[in-house]
Amino acid sequence: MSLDNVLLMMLDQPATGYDLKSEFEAGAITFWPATPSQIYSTLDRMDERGLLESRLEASAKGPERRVYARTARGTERMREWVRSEPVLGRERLAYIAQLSGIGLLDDPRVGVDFLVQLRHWFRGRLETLAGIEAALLRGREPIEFDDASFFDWAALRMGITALDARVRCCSELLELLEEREPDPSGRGPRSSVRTADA
Amino acid sequence: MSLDNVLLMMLDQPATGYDLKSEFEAGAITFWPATPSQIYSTLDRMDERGLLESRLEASAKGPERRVYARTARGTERMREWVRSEPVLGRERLAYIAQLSGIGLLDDPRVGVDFLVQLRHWFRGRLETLAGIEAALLRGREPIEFDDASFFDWAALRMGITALDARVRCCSELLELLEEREPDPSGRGPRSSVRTADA
DNA sequence: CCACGCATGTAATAGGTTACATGATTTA
DNA sequence: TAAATCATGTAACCTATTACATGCGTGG
Repeated sequence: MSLDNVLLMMLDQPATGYDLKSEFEAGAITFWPATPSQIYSTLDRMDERGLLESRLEASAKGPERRVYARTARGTERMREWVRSEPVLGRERLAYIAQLSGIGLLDDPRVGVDFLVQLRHWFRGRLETLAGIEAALLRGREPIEFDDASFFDWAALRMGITALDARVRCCSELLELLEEREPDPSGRGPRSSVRTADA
Repeated sequence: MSLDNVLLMMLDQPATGYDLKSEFEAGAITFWPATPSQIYSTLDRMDERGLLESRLEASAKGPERRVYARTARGTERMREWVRSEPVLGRERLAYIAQLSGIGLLDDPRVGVDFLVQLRHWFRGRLETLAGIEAALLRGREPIEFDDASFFDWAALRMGITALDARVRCCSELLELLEEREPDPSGRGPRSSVRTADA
């Protein structure tokens, strides 16, 4: 759907499929997942449709690299998408579905585990984003942004804020669960995981 | 992918495609989108695969209704999914992509508009979830939940918490933008939208 | 020379989106 | 009798996922 648009945005400078793939793997694009094969085939499709153009370049090491650049049509398409209404309400938050399904299981201990894992993951992602933000802010007054970086930063802020809230939500829910289930088994394997992360 | 699992969870009581569709439309399932046609075809597929079974029932009004129920295999499949590792990092947050792309446009005013629209939508969703939470809590001590409802509530909390944080993030970003761009045009159409929602 | 990282993909399958189709019953 | 709502889908197309394939160059 709009991996197209995400790639068009990322191609503000010409780049190869491998470059883009690496950006995804570095965790810089936290709002959209993509596998290498999807990236390559999407780039190919957009090339055919005239949204991108490509040329082969010799590489210092390894095989030839195909470098993609936006065409005028591609740029136009991307701008239209950015300017259009915000695309909302189509998020697939599988982990929330799983969380709400834990009540359908027999073993309530699963819930503690699950929330601990969630919180752990959110914290990791939070650190990644905080690192990116620090790099972006380095040497600038936060308010003196040129317009381009301001919205990169805004997107980061939106992610960081929500992650931070989710981490706190996990902790509050865990407190409630621990009141209800004061870990009668002493310390099982689960209990040690919990303390390790708390 | 896992609309299957979401539907299996919702089918804790037997229901028709129409019932499920209505639940989605009522906004109760905020973490997963689904259109009627996708619901019907997914139910059909799961029926063929033995995860669901169905029977036709006469309806008081309108045509016959096909009522679906989980089979033992369906229940097993759903439980496995809920107990498996939390599915994280596959969210497609198009609006964040759009937000970060605003810097690639010429007109920075778009950013104000965009954030106002985002905030408006988040607030609406927040109200919906708050209503569902109020209905769930009605007449109960928040801590005396039976296990099933506790995790329904936990999922709601997770959504509400993140939405609340996002609303505040929008407001903070808008403040920064207004410092930078003190609306030199007096009040255009955009300015009135902004005040209407602020 | 072997393993690893660079760099590029293909093929098969599953899943999601959009637009359209159909017919019954209730309410105005 | 017309419109709205109940209730069910089909067909065509596009996208995404998974698993696999290939071949170069570098360092141990």
